[in-house]
Amino acid sequence: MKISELSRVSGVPLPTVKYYLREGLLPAGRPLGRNQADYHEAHLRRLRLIRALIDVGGLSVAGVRQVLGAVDDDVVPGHHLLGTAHEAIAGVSRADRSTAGWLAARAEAARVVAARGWRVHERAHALDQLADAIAALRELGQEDMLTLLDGYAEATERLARQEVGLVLARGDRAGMVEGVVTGTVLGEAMLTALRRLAQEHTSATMAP
Amino acid sequence: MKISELSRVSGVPLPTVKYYLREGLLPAGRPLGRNQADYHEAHLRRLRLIRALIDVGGLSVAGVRQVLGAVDDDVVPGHHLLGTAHEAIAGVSRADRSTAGWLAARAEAARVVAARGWRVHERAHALDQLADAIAALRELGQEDMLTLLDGYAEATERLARQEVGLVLARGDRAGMVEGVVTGTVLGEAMLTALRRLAQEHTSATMAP
DNA sequence: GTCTCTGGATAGCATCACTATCCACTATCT
DNA sequence: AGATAGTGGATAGTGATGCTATCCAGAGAC
Repeated sequence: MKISELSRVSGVPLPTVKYYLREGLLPAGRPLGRNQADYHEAHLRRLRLIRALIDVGGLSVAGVRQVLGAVDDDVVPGHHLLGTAHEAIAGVSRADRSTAGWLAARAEAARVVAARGWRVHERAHALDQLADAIAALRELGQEDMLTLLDGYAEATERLARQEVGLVLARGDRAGMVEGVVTGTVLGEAMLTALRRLAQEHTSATMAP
Repeated sequence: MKISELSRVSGVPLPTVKYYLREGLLPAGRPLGRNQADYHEAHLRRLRLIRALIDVGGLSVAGVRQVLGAVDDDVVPGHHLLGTAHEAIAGVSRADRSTAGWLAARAEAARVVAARGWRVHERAHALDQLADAIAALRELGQEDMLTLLDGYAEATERLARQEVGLVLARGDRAGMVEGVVTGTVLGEAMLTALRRLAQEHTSATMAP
């Protein structure tokens, strides 16, 4: 498959394909001469994954590179890959994480997690993100929203069991690795979309 | 309160405060002279809301303007505000929504929602986002992930009841309006952070 | 033998969220 | 009263990001 065909079949503009090659998201094709290379199914598949992560998951190019680097690294163990996906998906926080309020929120986040008996890495990025939200709610005087935390934790725990079970059910490592990445990123997209739809329905039926 | 004090108390750099004023996110203070104006508590509160939406919720400045416009518009009814918040939070999709695959995914999204008995606006933005994710999973050959949809739908429905109930419990309209916005945006941040933590915990305990 | 296409390199562009500078003027401090 | 700092308003500049466009010498296809 020539590069132009790869572009045509995938629907990704040719200059963009070249850009992804330059950025190291897409591995080079097998060279056939000084100015010709051959791409095949794997490249198409990878290209589609890249687009899904960017378009649907909202990852940055740098984030995609990070995730794919872990995917391609056979040494990275499965659970580590999950952390990498989480970090890549997170992007850069713009919140101020040095105030007293934030530190208190961060401690509260750790408490919520500990109360559930969850064993997570002490420096998990997601703990900081949770603290960001808690701190913001407190600053805005909306502490009553924090009563929702328990429900969120319970729901996500149940979902996580299904998600992890599904991925582990795939026998092969390659399938599991791709499952972790797509499950993390696209699963999140599905979950938030459904949450919005559920809110719309519920507020329409419950509102006076 | 002078503008410099507003900046100092909120921790937002003064040029940025001026920028938000220019962009119409923050209403002008009460003018005291040709080059002096007075800001008070409401401005500080609004400024904190802006930062929470941008920093924690990841909204763009245009999205914030949209949300705040609806917040300030007394005519906008409550449930309409929810839609506005959802649209603002969504940003621009970069996915191609004209392919046959996407249209099929879109129909599937509508089916999932209908099967639950949810009554949502036929053109809800979230339906498109859900379709984006479904289409991407199919393209990547990860259709088994779609079996998670039911669990997501059930969980979000239960959560939505709690969320909407909480906001409706606030008597006053002003409180409800701010509750919708913060609940939508910051609630999503909390939910996704907890999902990641739950995944980390579960994968650590379930993995071989 | 012409015409298209290739890989590789470099440069350009549009958007976004600030950030910096300048200005004439006015509080405020001493 | 005079020095200093701060103000609203305007305009311009910045750095990051994700592409797009153009050019090139060389190869392949008809």
